[in-house]
Amino acid sequence: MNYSDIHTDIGTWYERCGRHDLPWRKTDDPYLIYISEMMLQQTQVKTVLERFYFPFLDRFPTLKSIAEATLDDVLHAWQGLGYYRRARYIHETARIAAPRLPTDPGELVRLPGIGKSTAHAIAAFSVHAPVPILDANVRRILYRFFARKKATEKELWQLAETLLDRENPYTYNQAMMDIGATVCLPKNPDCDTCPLERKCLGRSAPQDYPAPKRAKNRPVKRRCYLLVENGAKILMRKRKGDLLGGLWELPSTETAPKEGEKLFEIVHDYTHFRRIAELYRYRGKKNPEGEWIDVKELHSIATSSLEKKIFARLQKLTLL
DNA sequence: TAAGCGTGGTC
DNA sequence: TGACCAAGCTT
Repeated sequence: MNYSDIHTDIGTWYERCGRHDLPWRKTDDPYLIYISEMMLQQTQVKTVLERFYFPFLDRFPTLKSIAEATLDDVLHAWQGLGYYRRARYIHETARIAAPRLPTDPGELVRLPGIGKSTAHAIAAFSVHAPVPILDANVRRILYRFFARKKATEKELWQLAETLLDRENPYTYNQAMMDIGATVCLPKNPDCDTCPLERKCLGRSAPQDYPAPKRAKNRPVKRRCYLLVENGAKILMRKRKGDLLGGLWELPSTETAPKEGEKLFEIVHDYTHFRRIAELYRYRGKKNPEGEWIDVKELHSIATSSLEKKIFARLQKLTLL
């Protein structure tokens, strides 16, 4: 199948309707594009644009500046954005690749936290490499355009290669993400304005592609968090492991402490479970493991949003 | 192949 | 409010 007519329509659409003002589209610096791509993984443009992209680059203007920083510093600039693994990968990548990020997809994909789609995005947007992107937007377009209810990763990549405009990969890839984000929406797609409409096999029933996934049940986990005081300091500890790894948190226990006064509960939703945090003011004699942090210094260490919620409530109760 | 990984926006 | 979703990657 020849898609040159579709490619022309996509190019015309992009001129008129593309999101040309996004700051990472006004540069060909691989580092600036890389940071945007990492931040945008599973994260909406609005969030990155309004809260994280510029402050992070003010703090870390070059790959070298990250390589020279501590992981704690990078996590601090990342706090609130979520999926903190990404901050660890960026730190590792900077240590490996500084002062210059490669632009070859094969080299990029070997760096930690850079998969095929991110590698292709960096290559396509910095040096206009003729490689396709397969993000959530393109994925949804492909399912509909080829009328597929299900597809494996391998099949999707093959479809992405099939449809790619090899003569204008930069415009094509940018446009596809914009079309997915503003036209080929998950619900109520605006097919009448879509440049792929003429050859879209799913045009008559876009809601059927892809087939909906069954929602998984989300368990509820209860945990007891401890406010352990010593003058103007409280006890904190640094998390290990994948979940929020590297961030500071309050000490916590599975069961309620015997020598503790319950202050309140906070409900906090993660993607895969709901956390009910019971907060106790701990008055036991034996302190849990941790480090004493001055309450005035809490803003300078990286914590998760749950800790932010707890601290805000404690301040409201003038307990902090 | 599927689960695990955060947070916030949207309807 | 709950369910789904967002410029995915690793194991």
